[in-house]
Amino acid sequence: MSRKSATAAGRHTIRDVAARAKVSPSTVSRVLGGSYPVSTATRARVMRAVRELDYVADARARAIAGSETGPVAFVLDDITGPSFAHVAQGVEREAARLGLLSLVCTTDGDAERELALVELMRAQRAAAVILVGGVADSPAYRERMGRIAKSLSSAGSRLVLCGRPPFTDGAPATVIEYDNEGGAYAITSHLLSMGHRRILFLGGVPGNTTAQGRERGFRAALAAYGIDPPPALVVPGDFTRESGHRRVGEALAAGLSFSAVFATSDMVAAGALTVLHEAGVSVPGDVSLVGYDDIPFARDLHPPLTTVHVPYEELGRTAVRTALSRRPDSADERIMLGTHVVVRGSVRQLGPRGGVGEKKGRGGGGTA
Amino acid sequence: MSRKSATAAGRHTIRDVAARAKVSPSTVSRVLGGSYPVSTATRARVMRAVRELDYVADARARAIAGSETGPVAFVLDDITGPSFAHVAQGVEREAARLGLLSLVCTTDGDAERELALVELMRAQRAAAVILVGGVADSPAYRERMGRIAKSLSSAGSRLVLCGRPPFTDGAPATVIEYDNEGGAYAITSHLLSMGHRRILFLGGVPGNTTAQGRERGFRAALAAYGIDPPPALVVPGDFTRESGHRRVGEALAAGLSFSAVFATSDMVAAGALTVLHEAGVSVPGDVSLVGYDDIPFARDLHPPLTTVHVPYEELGRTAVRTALSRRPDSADERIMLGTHVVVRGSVRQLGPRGGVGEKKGRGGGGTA
DNA sequence: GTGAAAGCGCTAACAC
DNA sequence: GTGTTAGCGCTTTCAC
Repeated sequence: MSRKSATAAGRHTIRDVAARAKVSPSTVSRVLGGSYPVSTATRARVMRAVRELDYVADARARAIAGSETGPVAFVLDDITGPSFAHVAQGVEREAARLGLLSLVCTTDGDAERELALVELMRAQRAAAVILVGGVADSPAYRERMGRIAKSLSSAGSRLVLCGRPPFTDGAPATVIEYDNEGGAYAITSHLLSMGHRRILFLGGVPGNTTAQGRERGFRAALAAYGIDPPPALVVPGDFTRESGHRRVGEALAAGLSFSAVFATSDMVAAGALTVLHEAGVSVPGDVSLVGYDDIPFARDLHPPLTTVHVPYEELGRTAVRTALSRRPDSADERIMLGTHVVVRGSVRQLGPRGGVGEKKGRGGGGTA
Repeated sequence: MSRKSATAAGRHTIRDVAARAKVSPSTVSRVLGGSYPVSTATRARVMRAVRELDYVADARARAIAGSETGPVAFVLDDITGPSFAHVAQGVEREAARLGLLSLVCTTDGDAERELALVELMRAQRAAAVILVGGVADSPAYRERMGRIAKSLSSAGSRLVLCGRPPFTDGAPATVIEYDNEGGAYAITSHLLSMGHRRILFLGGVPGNTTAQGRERGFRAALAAYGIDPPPALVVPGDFTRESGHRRVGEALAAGLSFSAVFATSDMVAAGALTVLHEAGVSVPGDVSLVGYDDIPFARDLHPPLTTVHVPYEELGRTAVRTALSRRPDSADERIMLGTHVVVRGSVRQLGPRGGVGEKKGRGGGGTA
């Protein structure tokens, strides 16, 4: 009974096991560590002691003494958003495959908190810190995050920007993006090709990089048709269903005229669709609607939602895989995942020639 | 230059900081630890060194040396399920509020993996291990998990069963449930009171405790009306939208007759609704539909889904709060959160008097 | 093969 | 106030 022999609570140490098996702590360590020659008899004795004591080695002590790699840290706005949840899934799956644990933290969109969390993750010696989703992208913020990226990098870790543009000052980061602008361009073009000209654009938080990308794509597509969207038809908001509901309600109340709605997320589209239904506006009969994200639910809306597919889970998987593979810290990776529009039933052909696609479609106009 | 002075990579230790500030490591520790008298001058020197070296103390070493508490571990089937995501949110929020990190692991419904993960969390010295969602509840599984619960408990940690029944053999666990049976009973009664008698029940994975609870409630409500559901109308499945889509499709193809569908999750209801639409069956005109969970999306279905509200986020918050508050390990807590039906537009009154108001009806009540 | 000793990076107890 | 000395629970030389 040298130190506290811990017979009481189940908090045994490797020494307790050693004593019980009548070997030295090192031997216990070797047995547990696997890969090391230990005589069968000793191994058996040790294992028995481990079982009897219900011993599990402290992973933190282990990590400190040996050089085990830390967990993967995952920082996002809100784990409740369907698309983010899929990224989380990708991250967790891939991390688990690599034998790593996943730490998850949410910021509620607070940039300050995000910075603090990333520092916290650095203290945890995370193998990689993955930031998901757009941000309010102020220069000051970038500068600070850039510095943290450097610290992380020089400590052998890695900052991963997921669905967010790279640093401009060359701070080290792995960035996995998806084509927000391209997707928005494509689906806007789809709307345009179906004859829609007055499109109500339900944007995201101003300043948010994701929102900006989608708006850029929208504007570019319109510009290609020589259209300059009326300011009244481009309204900011956030990515929630409530936001879609409210803003379309307001547009309707204001008597705005439009034949289509481009919601910058499927959640927003869902809210928009509901308020349209409530107002007795037929979709796509009177107004066409498109979303962005292609969450599983999109196909259960009525009509099924035409939207832009984003490979969220792959985004997550790629993030951890890329961050952890390349030890040669050489060129900073920058990967762009593709997006594509998936046509379902929420857009109809506008104009004299009617009928298109699986759903109906006849002439008709916008909404008051 | 005693040991590796680590001037190279950013991996500085407390000794590097101490050297640079010309103080002892303990002093650095005291400065960083806060609450301890240190002269202003020294503190300033130390902080400067910390800043210059971009030093962040290793949280693991810290935890080992002092006695900091471990993270909260959160183990669930699939983080992608909308309801689980809300539990996750509750857990993360509450953990953050308490200054704890959240570790998240998914099992994909694999009981074996779940057991392994819980052991892993024990190695991490998690402050609490939260298990979410129903399980295939075999006696062997229970026995094993019960043993783990004991180990956890005697190591000062805590197993939390969230939305899952307590151990029967008295293994220590905090259990936070919600009333699956009561909710199912209530919404079935609602259907019954609206005149529905032939109800297609879309169950969950057989053996899953959540699925069982909901089915019990369903049967109990029918029994109260003297009805014994025809076996053909009670079909198992899982909690995905695909499952709902497929099973209702099959029921339709088989020519089964029913006036209402009880989907045991909103996701299932969504799939069911879509296939009903596809088949030209009007909801609630021809067939009424109810779900379970009240995910945000439920109100964006068309018609808006009548369903059972479950306080998922509160479930998560309560789980960590309860597990971490009571140190007096005395009576094992068992909390039951209430559920209630929220009537929207997917159920109509059956019988001579037709009519389909958006909001009509009232809830049926009672608990098994 | 196995044990003793020397760390890992940190905090805490004990001096002065 | 601050440095010194012991640990925390583990792994890893380095001997034998």
